[in-house]
Amino acid sequence: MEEEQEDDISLSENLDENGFPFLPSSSPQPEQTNDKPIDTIEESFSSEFYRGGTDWSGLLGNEKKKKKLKQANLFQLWGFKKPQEEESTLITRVSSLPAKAEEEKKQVVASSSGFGGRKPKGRDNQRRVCPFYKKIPGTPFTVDAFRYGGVEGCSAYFLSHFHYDHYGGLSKGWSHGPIYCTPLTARLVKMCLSVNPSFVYPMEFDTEHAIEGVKVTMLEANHCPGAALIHFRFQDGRCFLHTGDFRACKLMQTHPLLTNQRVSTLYLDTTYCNPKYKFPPKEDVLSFVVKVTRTSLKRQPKTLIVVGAYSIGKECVYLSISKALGVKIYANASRRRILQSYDWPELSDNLCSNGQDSPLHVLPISSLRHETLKQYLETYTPQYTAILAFRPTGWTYSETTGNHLDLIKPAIKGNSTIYGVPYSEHSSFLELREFVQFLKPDKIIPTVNVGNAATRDKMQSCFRQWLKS
DNA sequence: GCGATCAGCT
DNA sequence: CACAGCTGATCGC
Repeated sequence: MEEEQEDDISLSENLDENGFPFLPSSSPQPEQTNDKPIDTIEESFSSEFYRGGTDWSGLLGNEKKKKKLKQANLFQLWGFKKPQEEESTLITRVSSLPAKAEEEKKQVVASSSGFGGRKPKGRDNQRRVCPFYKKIPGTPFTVDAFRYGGVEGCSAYFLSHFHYDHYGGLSKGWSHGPIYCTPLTARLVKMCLSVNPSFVYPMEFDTEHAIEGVKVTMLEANHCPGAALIHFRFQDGRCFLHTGDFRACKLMQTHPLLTNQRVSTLYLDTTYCNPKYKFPPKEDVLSFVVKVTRTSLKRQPKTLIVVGAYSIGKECVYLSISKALGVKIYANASRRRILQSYDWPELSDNLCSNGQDSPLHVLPISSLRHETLKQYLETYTPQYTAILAFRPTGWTYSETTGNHLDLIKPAIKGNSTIYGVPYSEHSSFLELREFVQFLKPDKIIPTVNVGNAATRDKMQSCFRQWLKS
């Protein structure tokens, strides 16, 4: 019933005001000494959290035209373009986004009686409070916090990317405040969730926007299309970075906003913050997938190739096969609609709407089971007689395989073959470490796997280790 | 009947 | 495990 309650903060000895152990930082940065603690947003900063269950979020945006330039940068990050000249064109166009859609009442205190309707048996109402790690202290900002109704004191809701566990709670009826996100995410939010466009504020990558007196910039997160790291620069010069979900890479270490000024507090995607998570660079996995595909087709030319994917993300897996084999990509109508909204010509120009027209299909990852695949294959008899499927996920790790892709053993059942491949859109443990050691933040707030006290402790120990010197 | 949410399941 | 959902049931309107 209330097992999480007892997990409640024991503000014992060496925990900071957020319930986390102190970091050994040369300059123990005073948490509350911001320009001006705007409101009550931080008062219950940690106390709310440990009731808060796991990580949720959401956000979106809206816009009219998309810039080719920024997208090109994105594709480059994804391994389809040489890291040319690092795009130092940081357009510091401090445009002040109007804080419209604001006559909304901030009444809903998101608690006992508010939204969420339902009177479930249990502690559900209690659970629907925005956890502290989604709030940016000293500001009226939250990140990926939509499933709590209106968050008290929040007048700007940021959405890091368009994945359900981050935008959850966003829907047609959203009216709790303006939503800031990248243009691509904005399109998806409006298109897929029917959020009222007047609440959606797209922010181009690498463009500084002044919001409520804070300078905010979206940086490419190397996660899914439209995903952003969110960089906040306060009037006193201090900087926070919220990674949303991201896969750290070298290119990030060259971004002007991260090299020229120090990030004091880092909100970190700690999905794979454990040394057991090792996986190769994306490019290696893409090569492997192409190689396996070629080999299979040579052996059995009538093989249907399937790549599993969620709504957004992993596009490069099937795009790689498409390019290597010179075949189109079949996806159903709803997926095509989403893929076509990316403004990614290489992808949208290679889609097809008839399964017979290509041996390369994209399916929901949930359908990657022998049973289901065989049924699917039968609908293409006699055109195809075998099926080869790839399930791209970071969880496909193994102590033995690690970085050795050739050790991956597929699951085979009759004419159905399924490869789990370690194509991750989150940082590996080592990538996380390198990123943190590059940034050297004073303080790190994990945003994933925080529901368990032991895991939290282990992560903080990790950070201490990484940053000691 | 429809949209939103939730427990349970991957 | 928990990635990022999906499914089916339930609730409010």
